[in-house]
Amino acid sequence: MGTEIDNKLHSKDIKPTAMRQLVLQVLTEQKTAISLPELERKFEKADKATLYRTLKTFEKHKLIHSIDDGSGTVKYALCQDTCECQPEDLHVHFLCAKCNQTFCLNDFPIPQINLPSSFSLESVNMVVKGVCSNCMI
Amino acid sequence: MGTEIDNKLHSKDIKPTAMRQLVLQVLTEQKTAISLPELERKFEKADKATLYRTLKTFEKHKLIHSIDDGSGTVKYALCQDTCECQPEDLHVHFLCAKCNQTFCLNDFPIPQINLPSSFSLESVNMVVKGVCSNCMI
DNA sequence: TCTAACTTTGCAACCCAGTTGCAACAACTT
DNA sequence: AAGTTGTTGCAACTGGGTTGCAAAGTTAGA
Repeated sequence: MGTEIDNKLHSKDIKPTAMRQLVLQVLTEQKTAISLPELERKFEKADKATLYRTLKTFEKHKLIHSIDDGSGTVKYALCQDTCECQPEDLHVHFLCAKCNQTFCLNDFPIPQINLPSSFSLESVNMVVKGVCSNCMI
Repeated sequence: MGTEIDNKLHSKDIKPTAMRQLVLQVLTEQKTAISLPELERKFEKADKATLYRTLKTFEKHKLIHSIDDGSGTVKYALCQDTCECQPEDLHVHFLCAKCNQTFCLNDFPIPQINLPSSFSLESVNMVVKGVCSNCMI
């Protein structure tokens, strides 16, 4: 049953098309962030532009957030239920240099920086690079 | 006199070709980080690939460091004299959402994060986005 | 129910940053 | 002077991201 999926879509005001259900399904099963090219590979038959626009729609409705981890391709991960994509929802991301997987470290809020008052602050991107537990062995 | 420039190149073990002198000159005069496309525009007559390789050479010899500020194009800025591009040399970068300029906040070291021990840590990228003092007016 | 308005999808094409192969050229060595 | 090496310029390509447009699907109104 895709009821969970449909609920989630509905709660974020996104019309539940087949495509969107499938993409959200994948995003939900995924433990790490996923990029558009990766998503394309998961859906051999689906069109790049459609997947692209699906992700954009999800992002706009705050179902997912985008992560620029410096790997060259933007990745996407589900927001937490309470997430409003506001500064206080921001967390650290971890990029594994070996497997290239990106993790949301939801328990690690981004430390505060006290900039000179001449700079206003909108958002902060913090990506830690290293080796993840799976690749440590 | 390009003596300063030549000294700098020499001190980093980079052969002082005309191209490199010119690029380093620009980088030195620049107060903010500069991208390859921007550099191309400054040198209408120079070849993209040459500029690209010049930057790569500089980076390899730790004369400059690259900055991925999430703007879509990687930028480059001079390292400080003492910089070894090690974790302790890392600093926060600031991207102005209005003018798209990127600043090295050399006085702002990246705050430490205590990851679970299952993650090893190699480097951290921290980019603050906001409005710079020039654009605040 | 039939139709008009709107949304979503699929295809194609495009943009642009980054990168590489290769040949011409320059500098350096013996 | 010839050979070796490093540098430059040109061209071409890669790959992620993005957009225009027409076809297909959905929704709502008469």
